[in-house]
Amino acid sequence: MYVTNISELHDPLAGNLITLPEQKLPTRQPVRATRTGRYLFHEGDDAAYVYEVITGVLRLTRVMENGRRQVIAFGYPGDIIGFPNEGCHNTECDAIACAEVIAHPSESLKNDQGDPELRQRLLQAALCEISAMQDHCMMLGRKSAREKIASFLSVLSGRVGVPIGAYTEVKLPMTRSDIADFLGLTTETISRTFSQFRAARIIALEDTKSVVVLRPDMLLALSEQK
Amino acid sequence: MYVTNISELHDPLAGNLITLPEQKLPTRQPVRATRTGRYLFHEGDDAAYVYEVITGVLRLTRVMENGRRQVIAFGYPGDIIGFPNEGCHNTECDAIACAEVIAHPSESLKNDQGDPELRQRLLQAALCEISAMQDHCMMLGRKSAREKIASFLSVLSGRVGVPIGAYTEVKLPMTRSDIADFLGLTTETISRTFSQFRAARIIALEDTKSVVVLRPDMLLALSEQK
DNA sequence: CGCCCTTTTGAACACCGTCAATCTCCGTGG
DNA sequence: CCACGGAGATTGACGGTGTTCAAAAGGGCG
Repeated sequence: MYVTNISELHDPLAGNLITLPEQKLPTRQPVRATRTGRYLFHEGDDAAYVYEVITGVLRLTRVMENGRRQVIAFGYPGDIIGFPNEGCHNTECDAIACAEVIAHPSESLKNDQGDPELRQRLLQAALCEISAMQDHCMMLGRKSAREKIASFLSVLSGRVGVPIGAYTEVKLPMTRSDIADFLGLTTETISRTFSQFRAARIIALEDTKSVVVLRPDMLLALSEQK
Repeated sequence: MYVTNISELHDPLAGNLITLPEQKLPTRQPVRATRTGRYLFHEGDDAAYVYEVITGVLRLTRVMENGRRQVIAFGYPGDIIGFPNEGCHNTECDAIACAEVIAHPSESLKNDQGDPELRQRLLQAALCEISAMQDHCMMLGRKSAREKIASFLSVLSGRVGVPIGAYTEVKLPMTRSDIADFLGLTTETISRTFSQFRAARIIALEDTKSVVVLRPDMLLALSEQK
């Protein structure tokens, strides 16, 4: 019962989101795959598992009655996502890039029996999540559009950027709309600010899904201006 | 070593923030007091304890290098505050109203030895905190000033409002500036919107530290408009 | 009473959202 | 192979919401 088959839950046709069984390394193995956009869980779902991202990118979203969206976080490899509140998920989670995840039973957090090392890791991840959310609040509440976008690119570049000559390339599997909903802005503002940064030679835009950071120093400076 | 004496840590003169020893109910007893504004911990402090608020109100704050503030949360009785990340506090915490707290050793979260019931409660609180922060992000990122302020009053009224005839009185121990920093706005916007709500007979302002909710239905409607 | 801090109110501005048109990129089908 | 269609992205013009700057009013405490 350690394996959640996302496809079965939400779509029998499968795709490319792979769920790994909860096992000790190094015996983890991919199990199934669903396509981009396949959901791991919805708001209100019984929270049977928390998910450890191995590869790919997840999107954690909360939606208001009136349809407004807030992207809470993007889940990159190493992130653990889907912490329950009162036994339920309070966000939506789907894959924006072909992803492998390990489904850990939510009980692993509580149970004293069970792997204590895993419990410790999950607890650390939860505490880290609180801190990350506080950072995000700071950004949403107190940064300008330029600062938000500079921070976003700076952080992403640090986490998943790959060197390309002297520069750093950052893949953006999410749409402009995702970024906007993550930063509390609109797609137009994202687009305009990207163009500004390009004009200032801070970044280069290969195509819409890929940014090359030319001046990480300027991004950093812009992300928390005087 | 279960008692943190906040006065000793930050000011020998004491005041009215009371720290209770970590004990099983019903033997909890107040120990010390510090004045409003006394700090429980600062950003970067070693996180020896998490704090359970018994009475009073705490303020959890994060500050940027350039001085901008984000109030992460207000800690009311029942709240547990100060979850560590990598052994450190990543926020400031002080009292904005005479407060009694219980200091639980941070290890209570991790240790398998120790009160399992307490560990369970702290874990629940941490998970709840994640959810609350996600809500807050939604508000910061996707609500207008009026919606933010209506939500704020609505939630506060539900949690700590006291009936006054047919209406509900809400004490506001925090300043306009605190509310602004909590909602990602300015004091002027808070003030103006309060005045608007008063003109619309949604609230009445006794004095600056106290609001009477006349139309909770309108507050609720305003807090998440179409 | 007088000082200082907080709050309120006003006026002008700026940033960002809204609306709309155009462009690019892909996948699909004729 | 090209035409077509649709979704996402970009750009422009404009307007509104909320900030900024400034001044006055209120309140607490010596």
